[in-house]
Amino acid sequence: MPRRVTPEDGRPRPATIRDVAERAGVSVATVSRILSGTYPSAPTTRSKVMRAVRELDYVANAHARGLAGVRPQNVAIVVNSVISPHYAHVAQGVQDQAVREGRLCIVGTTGGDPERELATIQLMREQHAEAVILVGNIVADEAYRERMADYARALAAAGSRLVLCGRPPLGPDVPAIVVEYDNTGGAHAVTSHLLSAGHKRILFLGRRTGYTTPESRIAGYRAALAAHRVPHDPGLEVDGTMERREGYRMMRERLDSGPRDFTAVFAGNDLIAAGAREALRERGLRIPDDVSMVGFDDLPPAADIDLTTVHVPHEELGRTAVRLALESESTGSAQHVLLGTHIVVRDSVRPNLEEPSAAAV
Amino acid sequence: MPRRVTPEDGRPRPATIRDVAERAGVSVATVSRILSGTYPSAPTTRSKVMRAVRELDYVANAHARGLAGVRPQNVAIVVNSVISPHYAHVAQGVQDQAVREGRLCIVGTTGGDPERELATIQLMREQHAEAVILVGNIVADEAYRERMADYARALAAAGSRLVLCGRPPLGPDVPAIVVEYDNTGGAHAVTSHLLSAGHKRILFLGRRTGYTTPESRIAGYRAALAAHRVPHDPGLEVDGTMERREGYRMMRERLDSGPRDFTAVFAGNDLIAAGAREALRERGLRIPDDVSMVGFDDLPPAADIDLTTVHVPHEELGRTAVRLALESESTGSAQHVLLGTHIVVRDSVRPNLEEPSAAAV
DNA sequence: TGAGATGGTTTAACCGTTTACATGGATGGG
DNA sequence: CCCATCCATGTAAACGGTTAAACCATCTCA
Repeated sequence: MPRRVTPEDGRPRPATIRDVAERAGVSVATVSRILSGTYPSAPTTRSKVMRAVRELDYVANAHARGLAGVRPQNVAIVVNSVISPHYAHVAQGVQDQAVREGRLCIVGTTGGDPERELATIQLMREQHAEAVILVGNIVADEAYRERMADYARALAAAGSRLVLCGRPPLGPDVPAIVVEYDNTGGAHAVTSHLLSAGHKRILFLGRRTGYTTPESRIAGYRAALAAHRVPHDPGLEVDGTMERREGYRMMRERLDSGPRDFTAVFAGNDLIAAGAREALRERGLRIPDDVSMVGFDDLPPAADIDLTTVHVPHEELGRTAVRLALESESTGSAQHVLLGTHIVVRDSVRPNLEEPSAAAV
Repeated sequence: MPRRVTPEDGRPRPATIRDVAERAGVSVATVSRILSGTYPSAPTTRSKVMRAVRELDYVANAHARGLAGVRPQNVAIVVNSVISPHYAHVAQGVQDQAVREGRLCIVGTTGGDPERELATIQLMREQHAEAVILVGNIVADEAYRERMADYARALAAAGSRLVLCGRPPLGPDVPAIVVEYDNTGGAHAVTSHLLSAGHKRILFLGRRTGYTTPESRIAGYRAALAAHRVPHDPGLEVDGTMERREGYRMMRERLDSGPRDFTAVFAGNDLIAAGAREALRERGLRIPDDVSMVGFDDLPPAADIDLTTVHVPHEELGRTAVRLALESESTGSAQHVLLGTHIVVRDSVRPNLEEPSAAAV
């Protein structure tokens, strides 16, 4: 009696390891061993098995394998959205490294909704991914932090690594790997760049509170002002989300609301810069002749609009996240890495001529 | 005797359905049924079980579930790269629809390498995804087509749908859903737009052969020329890949090689347009004053450089792919959909003044 | 020549779910 | 009051692999 009956509807059924064993005239254990390749076997058996595999076009069932105790070879990445260039580049880095290490990549998007993020993490837990990589800034809300810490522990219990990529640690007691990049340092450097060119009234465009990434950037901006002994005018900090159209809106409203009271702009990211630039041009203001501008991220729009900006190692971020996660499977140690950022000078800043560049102090 | 012993290393082990059953004082079958929700159960049992689930923070093991015959709820998408805007937008559409239908999304990248694409498909087969969505144009090579057809049949045998997204069908005998968009029509329309403005010497920049997408676009370009009775000069078709820096290179070499012999440019996509624009500006040539230009795709760079282009329903493509795949699981019918494209007019085309716009014929 | 080592193969237990089938207690009708 | 019915639950057999342990030739060496 055949062990398995073909379903009566006659629909073809993918070949199993049993089919292969039968055709090769060996036991399933032998097939399994030969395919895993980590076990000695007679060359003639080996070739019989490989032939059967080819003839049946057999591929192993990932679920059966996962169930049998082999940790599935895949990493999960959770991002806000795939089309946002920053996330896309990090995702590409994750992909790269995952492929290089023979891993498959599961992607979840959250649309920026913390609730959906938590739900997505549960899904990843079900999958028993080796690592779950969370990318991007978050609302720094305490209740959220609490729940995330719980999930971190749940993932750790299941043997998965949690990686926080481009976001701050959850706390000393939470098992997570952290891969950050230097927002504050980059913002400091690029603001200094403007200050050195004699600009004193620098408009900041971006999220002012609630999200960790722009908060760090604005902190660097303020620190640079302080370091150069330039008075900090909160009225120069304009609040808006990190999108292109918001950059347009913020600049437009600013220009509509009165005479221009700034000579330079620090856009929270390159998208905002592109939007703000459009608004400026509608008023006949050119970069860098009339207004100087810098951005942050060094993503595609930056090169197009010749923008001096801060380079963020997006793909490196993703690669490092995967690398550390897989490494720590053996070493078991949690880690914290801070990747550097650096300024990229293009043609969007000119010395400030509107006011005499009075030396600081 | 407890059925399962804790591993001696004492490492915590994720809770299983058995743990839940034990704590709730019922059998695993009851837990399974209550969690699936598709079965009647006494309210008191139900609440006992739900409590145990919460207390143990239980999530089901996707592998066990998949093995037990429940088709895993996930779709796979295979793209060249995640950072290319076109792919990113399609991927976003796939994500959207996948989430909406309660599915998880697996992503594979190929870097444009057919070998890696085929390998990736094997991986997806192992996962038993409901659908495997292949995005993007391909080398229209016969051997490749043959192997892909084999894989299509293998996927069908495993009950997975294969969806070709933005690429041509493999043949009538191959079980696959096809979701295309109208490259030729869009190219025809946008070329006509230039012709109507009196341009007769229109430079085409892009891949001339081997890849299906640019081939369709160039076909539309030629068809439009023919329709307007404008002689077709093969010398106006410049060959290069579909990247930004290639657009720059092609235009630069063209300008270096002799006097300008065109009044308008049809860039194979918006990235090429952005690159070509940069090369033009380095020569002091402005769009649209000195040269008219149109692109294809309507992706981010297009808005930045005010480019008239062809809108491609990228996200719609992804969403449709998922929708059809999941639909056809019930209906079982393969399908072929062609989504429309339309021209988006911005400010990159001016009437041609260099030659008198002699009416055709 | 026989005991022990060795290397290749098989046997069988197990992974965590789902689900067909068995079971038993409550319910209702005759 | 008994039996048929029905509903909620339990029992146990898959699902398709992996792997420890048993097994069995064959080879080696005393």
